[in-house]
This record gives sequence, C-alpha cells and structure tokens, in this order.
Amino acid sequence: MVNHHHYSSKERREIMEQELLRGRDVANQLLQVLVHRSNNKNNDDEQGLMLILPFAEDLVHQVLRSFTNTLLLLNSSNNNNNHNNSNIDGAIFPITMRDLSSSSSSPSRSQKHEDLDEACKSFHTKNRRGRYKRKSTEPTWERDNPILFEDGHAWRKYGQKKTINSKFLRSYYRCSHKYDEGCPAMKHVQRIRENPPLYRTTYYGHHTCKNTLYNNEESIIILEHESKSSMFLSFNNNNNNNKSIIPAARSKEQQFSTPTFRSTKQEPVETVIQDDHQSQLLYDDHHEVDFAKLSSSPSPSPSCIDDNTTTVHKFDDNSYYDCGWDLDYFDGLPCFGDQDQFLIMQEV
DNA sequence: ACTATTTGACCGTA
DNA sequence: TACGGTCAAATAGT
Repeated sequence: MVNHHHYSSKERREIMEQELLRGRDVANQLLQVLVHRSNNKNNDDEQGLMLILPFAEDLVHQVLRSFTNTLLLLNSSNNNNNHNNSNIDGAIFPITMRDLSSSSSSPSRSQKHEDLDEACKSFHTKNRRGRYKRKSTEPTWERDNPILFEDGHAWRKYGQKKTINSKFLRSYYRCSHKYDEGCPAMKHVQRIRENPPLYRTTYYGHHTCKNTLYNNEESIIILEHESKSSMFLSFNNNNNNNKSIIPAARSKEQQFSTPTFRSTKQEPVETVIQDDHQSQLLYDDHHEVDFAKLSSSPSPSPSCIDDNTTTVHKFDDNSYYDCGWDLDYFDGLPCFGDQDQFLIMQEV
C-alpha cells in the first residue's frame, strides 16, 4: 500500500500562505493583549496578570507553529526542486496579503487552523525522502555467542530483516538513549547457527550515554534466550536469600532503562577507553567466552548458586554448557573477575 | 494511557 | 535495481 501523498506546488503555496496569515493574525492578537496590559498596568492586580499570561503564551505558541509549518513547507519545496528540476516548486512565492480581519472573524477559523496543522503534519510524515542518514558501514566490533544475553546496555529494537545468505532474521537495535542523551551506539543480532545455537552481534559505535544496567542495588536480572525453555538468572551473591524466578525473553527497553545491577568495573573502563584501538587491546585478553560442554550434568543446583563462579545453560537437546567466568560487561562484552555477582541459567 | 515491538514501506548505496 | 538499513503506523504489552 503506497501512502505517498504529494502536494502540488499550488497546494503548498496555499498552505504556506494561510500559515503566514495565521501567524500574522495571532501575532496581532498578542500585540493587542500586550498593549491592553500596559495601558491598564496600574489597575491590574496579580489575578489579572495570571489570566492574561496563559492566553499570551498560547498565542506565542501559535505564532511559532505557523512559522515552523511554513518553513518546513518551504524547505520541502526546495528539496523537491533539487530532485525533479521543477521550475515552480523551488520558487519563493510572494505572499498575497489578505485583510487580517476577514480571516480572524471567520467562524470556522479554529477548524481551519486544525486542518492546516494536519495538512503540514501529514505532508511531513508521509514524505520521508531524505529524512534519515545511513550509518557508516564499518562495524566497531563483532562477537559470536551461543546464547542471547543482556550486555549491560538498554537497547531499543527498531527493525528486523531477512538477509540473503541466512535463513535467520537479523534484528536491528539502537541505544535507548539515542534521543535523550544522543548516544550513537547501535547493534544488530543475527543467529548464524541452528544447533548448537550461535548468535552474532555486530556493534556500531560506542556508548556515550551514562545509563547502564548494572549499577544499582537490584539483585536479579533476567536475560533472554530464544528457545524460552530456560531461565537465565543472575544474582548478587550478597543477596541470595531472595531469589525469584521470572520468565526469560523479557527485554523491554523500559525494564532495562532503569539500572538493575551494580558493576564496579563497567563505568571506570568506559570512561578510560576512547577509541576502537584501545578497546580492542583490552578485550583481547578477556573477551573469548568459551562455553565448555558438560558431558553429564544435572540441572543447576543450589550449590551452583553458592560457588559464585558457575554459569550453566541447558539447551533444547538436553546438553549443558558451562562458563566459568564471573559475569561483567563492557559494551556488550562479558568480562572476568567481578566478585560482586555471578550468573546461573536454570531450566524452567 | 503510555511505551516497546512488529511490520512493511521507504530510501541510500553498491 | 537488489539488498538491507531505517522509519513510523499499527499492534501488543503493561
């Protein structure tokens, strides 16, 4: 279904003209309000001011909206001119000034303004040409892991795609703090092997955001696994009386945008490392996560919880995998040696 | 009501 | 022009 709606240059011109007239109209009203205010200064009390201020504020907003809409339309017509060489679209139109009072006395004025806003909004959401920049094609780094797990950052999924050389979908994520903190980090995740499972995560750019998952007192974090047949639980070892089991595969942005876990390592490392070269040197010592297969392993038992070093995962084929590191993360990479926490996966 | 994810259209690049 | 990265409306989840 194609929802591309093109406005003709004539339509754009009309909308821009009406927007400018609305702006002039409203600015005039604001002027009246201010003049009235200054003429009656001595008689007005605080209450009078309180009545006028919200009204004046609303008028200013309307003026700004008219300017914004007009500028957007003007900008769009210039862009279109560059693309299709139309000799009409790019022109700056002289505005025919109508009588202000005729516009402001119209009974349908308010409805007309809503229509205008709607027209401008629709114009700019429907025509997306040139509205996004493509990321650089150079990945910052790439990691393969046999499980899906949280990497210590809050991510927001924004798309998924079938790729030509794989039967598995690739999922696209951006940092949850892209807009509130301007964090440029992105990643995509794609399963690259069926059994035993293997997932490739490709990272683009470094996090500049402050918010990470592992920096508060919350003791449990749930990590996800695609099969949904297992639990992936993590505990702080100083708080293991209070274990709870929560279903896997919960990866809501909001859940993890509130930090849930303390890490003593992550923040200092993050501030020290400035570029890819440095981080690569650091990771080369630590990032290999080698899941050793356990030939005959029972389900994870409470003793696993007490030894502070065990990560066990049971896959669909009833095989168990163990990873001996204490879990910590930096930019998606598990690191060794955090004594405050350990991790265990448990069958549902 | 609000936020996150899904989904298919849109669009840049090779 | 095909591929795949991104957008945003629709939908799901809380």
